[in-house]
Amino acid sequence: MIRTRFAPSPTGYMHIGNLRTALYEYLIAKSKGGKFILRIEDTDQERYVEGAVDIIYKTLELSGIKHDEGPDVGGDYGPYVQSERKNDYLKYALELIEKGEAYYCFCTKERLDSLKESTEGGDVAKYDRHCLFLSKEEIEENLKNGVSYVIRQKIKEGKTTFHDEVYGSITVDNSDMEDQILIKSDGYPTYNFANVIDDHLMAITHVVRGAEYLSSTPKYNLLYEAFGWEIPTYVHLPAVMKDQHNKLSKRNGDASFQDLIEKGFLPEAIINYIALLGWAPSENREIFTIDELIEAFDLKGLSKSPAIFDPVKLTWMNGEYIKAMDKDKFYSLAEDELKSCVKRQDIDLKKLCGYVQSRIGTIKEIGSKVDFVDNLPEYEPSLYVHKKMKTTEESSLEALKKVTPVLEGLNKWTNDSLYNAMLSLISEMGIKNGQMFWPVRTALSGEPTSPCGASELAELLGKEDSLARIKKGIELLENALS
RNA sequence: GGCCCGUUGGUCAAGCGGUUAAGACGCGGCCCUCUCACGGCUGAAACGGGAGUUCGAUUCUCCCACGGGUCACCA
Repeated sequence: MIRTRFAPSPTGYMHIGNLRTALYEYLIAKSKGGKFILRIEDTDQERYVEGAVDIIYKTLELSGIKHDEGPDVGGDYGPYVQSERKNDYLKYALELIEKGEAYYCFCTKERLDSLKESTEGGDVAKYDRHCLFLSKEEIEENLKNGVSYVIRQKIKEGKTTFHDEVYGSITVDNSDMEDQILIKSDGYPTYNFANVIDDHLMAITHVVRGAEYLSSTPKYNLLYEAFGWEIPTYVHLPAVMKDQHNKLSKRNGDASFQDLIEKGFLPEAIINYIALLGWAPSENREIFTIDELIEAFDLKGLSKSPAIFDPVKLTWMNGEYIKAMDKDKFYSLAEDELKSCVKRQDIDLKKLCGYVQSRIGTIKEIGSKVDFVDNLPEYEPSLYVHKKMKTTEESSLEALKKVTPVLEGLNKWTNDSLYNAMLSLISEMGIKNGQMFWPVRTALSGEPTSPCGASELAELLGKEDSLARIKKGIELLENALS
C-alpha cells in the first residue's frame, strides 16, 4: 500500500508551494487507496514558532486534505513529532559507526570556518575528514572528557544513481558530496538523517518533496544502503514561482494560504488552482473538486519546470466557483461583506446579491459593485452620452423628463411593471430601447456600469429614491445644457 | 565557481518522429443584451540557438545560451 507523508517544519505560515506539496502527496496516496501521514519536523529548536502546528492543522482542514495518521490522530508508527523521538536517532547513528559508515567528529566551529576561508578560486571547501583518521584511543579520550562532537556520514567512493518519478534517472559522483552531519552537537538529528530514519520507520513508500532536495538525494540513498533498507520511490516537484526569478515566499509575494483566504478566495478554488500549477490531467479540463482530483490524478501529469503563480487565473477560477454556487450558499458567504457595504435597511440584499454573483472574482469585489446603493456618486453629464445606445445629453434629458410622470403614476413597483411601463413609453416616443434604459440606468446608479439594468435598479432602490435620483439627473443635464 | 535540473504563445499547459502545434487564463472582435457581467462564436499570440541522427525533428543525441537548484551543526 502506498504511504506518503507531509513533513512540514513548524516555522510559521504555510505558503502555497508547501500546500501544493501536501496536496500532491495526498493525491498520490489517495488515488491509489493509500495513506497520507502528517509528521512534524521540529528538530531545529531555534526556528520553532509557537502556534505554527495549529496553522498546519487548520490549513489542511480548510483545504480538505485529511491525514490518516499524525500527532493529533495517532497511528501505529508514532510518535509523529520528531523531537519526541530524539534518542532513537542517536541509536541508529551509533549503528552506522559500528558498521564503519559514520564517524565521530570533534572539530570545532572555528576549525571548520578556517577550512572554508582557506579555499580559493570559487571552490567551496568540503570537510577534510580530519576526524575520520582519529585513533580509537583519541576518540575514547575525547568522549570520556566530554568533548563536544557531531556524527558524520562517511561517504564512500564511486557514483550514486537514483531514479526519480518526474526527473528520471540521475547519477552523481560521490566525490561531489560532503561527509554530512547526521547528529548535531546538541544531540538532535539533522533534517536529512531524521528524514531517512522516520520515512523508513513509518513505512513511507513515496518520498515527495521540492526539487531543491534533488541534489541531496544521493546522500539519502547512501544512507538507505548503509542500513540495508529499501529505497523509497522519489517524487521531486518543481518550484512554485512568484515571477521568472523568484520563488513564491511570504516575504516577497504575501501569497500564503491564509493571505489568499483573507483576500476572499475560496479554499476549493485555491486547491483546484494549485493542483493545476505543475500538474495536468490527461483529460482537458480545468474545474475539479478535491475528490475529482483524486479520481483524475496520475504521476505522469507532473511537470519538470517551475510554474509561475498567476493570481489573475486564480481569480477567474474563484469566480467560476462563485457562479456555480447555490444562490443561498453564496448569500450566506457574501452576507457580511454585503452588509458592511450597504447600510440602508430598505434594500433587498438577497436580490442584490443575486445580481452580483456572476460579476465578481472574489467576494471582496462586492463593495465596488454596490457602493452606489447607499450614496449616489457624483458624476459628469457626459456619462449620459453612449455611442452604442445612441444617446446624447439632450435625448437623455428628454427621456428622463418623460419617464418621470409615468413612474410616478405606477401603482405596482416591481421589475416587470417598471420594465413594461418603460417599454410602452419607448414605443410611444418612437425611440430605441437604449435611449430610455441607458439614461434611467445612469441616473439611478451614477456609474458607467451597474450590476443590473434600469428596471431592476429602480425596483431595488424603491420608488421614492428612484424618483429623487432621476430628478437629480434632470437637474444635472439641464445645468449642463443651459 | 563545481555538480544537478530545466527551456512550447504574456501565464498555466497538451504533445511523446510526420499535427493546420490542443485547451485554459488574459487581451481584441462579433453575437446576445435595459449598462456591465454571464453565455455563444471568433482573432492575434509559442517550440531559446547551433550542429548532428533520420526520408522527416517541437519530439532522439551533443554543444552553446539563458533560467533555476545545491554546495550549513536550516529544513
